[in-house]
Amino acid sequence: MPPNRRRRDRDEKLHEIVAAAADLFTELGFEQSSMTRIARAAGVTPNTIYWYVEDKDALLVAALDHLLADALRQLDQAPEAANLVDQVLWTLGHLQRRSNLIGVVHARSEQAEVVANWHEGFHALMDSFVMEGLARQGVPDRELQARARLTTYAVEGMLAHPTDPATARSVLELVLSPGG
Amino acid sequence: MPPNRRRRDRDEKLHEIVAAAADLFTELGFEQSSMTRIARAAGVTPNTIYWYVEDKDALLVAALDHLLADALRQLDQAPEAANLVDQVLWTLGHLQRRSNLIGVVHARSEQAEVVANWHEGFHALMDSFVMEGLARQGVPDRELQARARLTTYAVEGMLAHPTDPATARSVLELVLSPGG
DNA sequence: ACCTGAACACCGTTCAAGT
DNA sequence: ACCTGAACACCGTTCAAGT
Repeated sequence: MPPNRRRRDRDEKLHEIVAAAADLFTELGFEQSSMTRIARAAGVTPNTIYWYVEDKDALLVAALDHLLADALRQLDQAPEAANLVDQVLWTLGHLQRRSNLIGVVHARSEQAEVVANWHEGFHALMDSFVMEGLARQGVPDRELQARARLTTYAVEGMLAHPTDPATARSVLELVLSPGG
Repeated sequence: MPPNRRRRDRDEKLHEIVAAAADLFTELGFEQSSMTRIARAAGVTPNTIYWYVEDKDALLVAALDHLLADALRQLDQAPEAANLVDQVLWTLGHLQRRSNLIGVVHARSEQAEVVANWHEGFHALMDSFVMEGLARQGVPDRELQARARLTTYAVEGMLAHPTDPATARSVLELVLSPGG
């Protein structure tokens, strides 16, 4: 058996485990998704998972990357995301259907460095995305960072606390409009 | 033994357990503070705690109330909290030294209704506090709610992600100043 | 190299038994 | 009414043993 074939097999199995984990984390939450349950969903034994990932937090990070890649693909094709407010609203709506995960990322970031690192990277991505949009709208440079931060905090806040679409829009317009 | 005496004894012991839990939750976090460890700190057996509280989440809520009462007493006496920005900054600083707990409240709110209820009540308190301050500063009524929300989100965001005092101030001034 | 059965140390919680 | 020792069902993780 050539190493190429081996590599492919390994990647496929890892993918199955990560996909199963991503599904369960999204639907049941991190705590409810025991390694035993994830293993069952992926068709392996619990301890087999440890051959592919270091521990449950590393599995969480892999699942998050899996879901993020999927989300970026979708945002790219979303026709209704014309201006910045709508783009952020789309992202908010997307994340709202996965709000379980936000809490988990925050909770595990305090316990596991792998998750904290992922979290930091995610925010860097969000920040640069929003700052770019704000700059395009003519927001002065010295306000860019504070406004981008505030946008992230607003998004996270609205994820942590159920917010109706109208309130969400008014909050975002307050932060993202040049004169707001 | 008259019921009054009994009542006092019970309250004292409950207080010891709750105080021990509040300490450990603050210093080690919720997960690290096992019932066994809390019991040891309070000088009882793990299962004794269940005579006083329903479960670990109810104990968390009792600990949060304990800590909140303490914080309100301190804020009342803080001389440096003159205007609204400074008051919120004081609160932020106070909570920053207890940032463990914020994540726990969010995480457990998804799992336990007692915690979710406490969380909701806490935000109602914060909201009314900020809205009152904003109204005093002349912020128009129709902006009050969105701005109060945004303030809460900003505070929570800065708790979840380490923020230096200067950035914190500029973010808060952006939200809390009438012209911002 | 990959996978498993069995075990380990822990967790929150319960319950029969004591006082 | 209050407290305990012992147990229960679970958890994430490890490890010797198999292929």
